[in-house]
Amino acid sequence: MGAADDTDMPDRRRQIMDAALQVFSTKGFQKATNRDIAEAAGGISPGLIYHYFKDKQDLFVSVLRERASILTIADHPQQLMELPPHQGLTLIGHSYLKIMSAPESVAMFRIILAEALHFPEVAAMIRQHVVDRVFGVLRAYLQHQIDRGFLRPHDTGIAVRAFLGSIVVHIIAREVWGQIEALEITNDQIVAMAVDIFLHGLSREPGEG
Amino acid sequence: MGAADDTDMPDRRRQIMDAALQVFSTKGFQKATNRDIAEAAGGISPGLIYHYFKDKQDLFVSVLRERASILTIADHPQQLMELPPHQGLTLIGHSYLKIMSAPESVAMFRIILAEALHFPEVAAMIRQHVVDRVFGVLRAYLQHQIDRGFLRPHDTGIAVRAFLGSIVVHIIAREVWGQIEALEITNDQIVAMAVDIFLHGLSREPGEG
Amino acid sequence: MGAADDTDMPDRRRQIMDAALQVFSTKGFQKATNRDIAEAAGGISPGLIYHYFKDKQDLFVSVLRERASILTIADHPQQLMELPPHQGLTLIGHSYLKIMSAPESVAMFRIILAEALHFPEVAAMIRQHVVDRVFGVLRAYLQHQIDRGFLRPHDTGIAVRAFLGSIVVHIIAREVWGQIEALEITNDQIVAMAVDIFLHGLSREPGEG
Amino acid sequence: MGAADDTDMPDRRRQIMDAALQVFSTKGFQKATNRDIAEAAGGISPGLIYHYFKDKQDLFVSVLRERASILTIADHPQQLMELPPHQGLTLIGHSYLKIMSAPESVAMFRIILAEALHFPEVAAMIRQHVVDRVFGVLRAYLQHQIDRGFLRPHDTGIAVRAFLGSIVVHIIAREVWGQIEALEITNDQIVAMAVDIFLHGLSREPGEG
DNA sequence: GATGAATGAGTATTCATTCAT
DNA sequence: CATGAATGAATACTCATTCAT
Repeated sequence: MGAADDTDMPDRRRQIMDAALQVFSTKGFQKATNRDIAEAAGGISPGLIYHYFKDKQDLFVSVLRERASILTIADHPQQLMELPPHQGLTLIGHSYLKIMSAPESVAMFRIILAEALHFPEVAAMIRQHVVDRVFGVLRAYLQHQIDRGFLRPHDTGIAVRAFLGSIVVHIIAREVWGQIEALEITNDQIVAMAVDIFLHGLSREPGEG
Repeated sequence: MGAADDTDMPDRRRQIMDAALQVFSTKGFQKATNRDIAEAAGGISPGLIYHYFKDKQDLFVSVLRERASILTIADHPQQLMELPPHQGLTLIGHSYLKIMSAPESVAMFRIILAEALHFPEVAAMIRQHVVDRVFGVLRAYLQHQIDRGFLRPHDTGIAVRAFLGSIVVHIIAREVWGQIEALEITNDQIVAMAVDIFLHGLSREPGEG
Repeated sequence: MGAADDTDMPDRRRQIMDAALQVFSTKGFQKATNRDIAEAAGGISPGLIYHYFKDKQDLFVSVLRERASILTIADHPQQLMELPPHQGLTLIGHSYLKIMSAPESVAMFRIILAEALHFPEVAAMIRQHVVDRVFGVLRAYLQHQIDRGFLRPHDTGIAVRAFLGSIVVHIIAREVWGQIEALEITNDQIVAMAVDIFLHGLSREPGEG
Repeated sequence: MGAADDTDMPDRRRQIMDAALQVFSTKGFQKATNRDIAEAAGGISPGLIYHYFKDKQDLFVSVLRERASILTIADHPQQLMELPPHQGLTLIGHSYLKIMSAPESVAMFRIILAEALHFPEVAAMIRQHVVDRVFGVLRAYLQHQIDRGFLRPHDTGIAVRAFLGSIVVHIIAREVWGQIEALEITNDQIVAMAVDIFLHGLSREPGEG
């Protein structure tokens, strides 16, 4: 039962997908060569890729299909719905940023950001399996809080985007612009501020405008 | 007289850049061939590109360098700073979305979204000439409103991202996911909601959470 | 008892050669892959071919070597030589066309037609074991009929080609051109006409020309 | 007007097709590499082929399409139809064999023999532009001789194949089997015998059989 | 015997780039 | 300016062949 082989031989396929995830995220789909991937996958022969995947594109899509779930909030606690807005949103925000601290998630995020525009099928899949799902959880939560009277009635669709957008924008700042300030801000600060703004706004006088 | 050439010869360069902007935005840098661009530029010969640009990459960078400014808020009215938060933010939000309704801006946005991750020099340039500039305007405005006592004191760096993020996220939804709901929401709704949330939050009771 | 394997194991070799014959005839030697053949041979693994044959080419040559005999007139009745020309030629013609009605023979014929030009060793083998043999039978027959005074003296080498050529040309028409007319002509018609022309010619007046 | 360039620069395309004709005829379509052809075409770069042809197959089909006519009897003299059978058939037979003495024709013949089975479109084209045309001329001629009473009535379709088949078979013998005897037989002998048999048959006694 | 993973050599094809005209 | 022929380097992909199991 050699434990040493557990992560190795049984899954060449997995090995290749791991390598592909990294290489695609670094160089982009077009510029990533099969040789790059093969080398990253422990120096296997490029031809071997075709034993496990039909195409370079099949490999690409397979990676996204079988790994996209890492961008989903895996464990929404049962009690989430009953948490009051401040705690609920903070939890959701933290879950999201925590996911985004895993290198694998970052790689996936970069791939999606860079390639979804040119792979409609990828965009559709990600949207369905990731975006809609995450949005759905938050939306249901917001609606529940409205029903409970904790939040004022509003268009939850737009609100969801507003809340998540104000968080995702930091990840983009970090990954795309490499903004130094962004790196200095802690996840706590980001979430705290997002929740604070989302719930109370920044206006000094509630009725002002 | 050569009048026929009047609109032709002088700005072949512009013609090529126009074509490149569209082609790059559609197919991405790697997949866009010089032939594609040459054809889009009125059927010129691919070799001609090299009279105006050193490289394919030089063309690419030139397009971004010389056209990125279309993503900047061109005319911030002098009085902006003195407008109260609701009106000021609404104005800024609308300026931004208005820019994003021009096809050329959309093309530029798509290029940045797709390529900035793999072209550090592009990322740096865009950040410097576009992102920091837009952020700067909004940040100064927020600081001014804090100073005037219209807004609570807060970290304007994070707040800027939160406000713009909650708007940009809609453009991403439209361009990347092609989300239908996103298309049905009007710019007015988006800005109104963003401003509303940003200023007042969604909490029913100010002290809740 | 292992009765299930009775028809399986013992002649895997035959099974492979059967498959190869069909695949080679359909796709040609170069385009036929070992995988094609392995699949046609009941889904065995391509590697198994190398237990029975040294090479892809060895398999190819083996098929021809061990199966080419199906193109030979198997049973020339002892009395053939004594049959008068009309009956003798009709018998030979029919034997030939009858052989060519077996799918296996057609496959072999197609392979030879397509590949013999580029495999000198195959050409030599086929010539020796098939062509020369068939020609030899007919040639001996013609010589015998000359000796008996039934046929005028002539160069039997050329005559043999003329007679068989006028028959083979129909098979080529069918297999290569897929000519519809060729399909409508019966073997009887072909042989009858070939024999008729070969013996009497088409001239109305013997002395004409 | 440099005469030296007459056959050179103006037609790279022709140069490539010449090379392709030879290489395809020698190695067959599949085994002929673009490098082979490029080298045979005066050492050009393989990539240049793609300036003139879409595909390797496009090159192949183009060669056949634009060169197949060399296999057609170019100049059937106006008086052919009125020549008596012996002279007419001798003329046609000789025309055919004469064509087949040109190396280019031989190359074309080899290609067709080897590849037509696997390129239906090629088969159809050759059949239409070459086979049907040659057959047509001979068929019309035979019919005319029947009408004039020089030949007895018969199925001209089968007869045409019989006559040409008895000639073509010699070319096959030479090209495919490399039969030495075939090389020793002169065109005169072949045609003379074919015509003789075709008109008078080999039977000693006209009524025998 | 039989498999399937693995490789290496090869091949068609693309494309940025150059340059004579 | 402008073209189009020409190239060379790269790349995805195929496939015969090997070999440990």
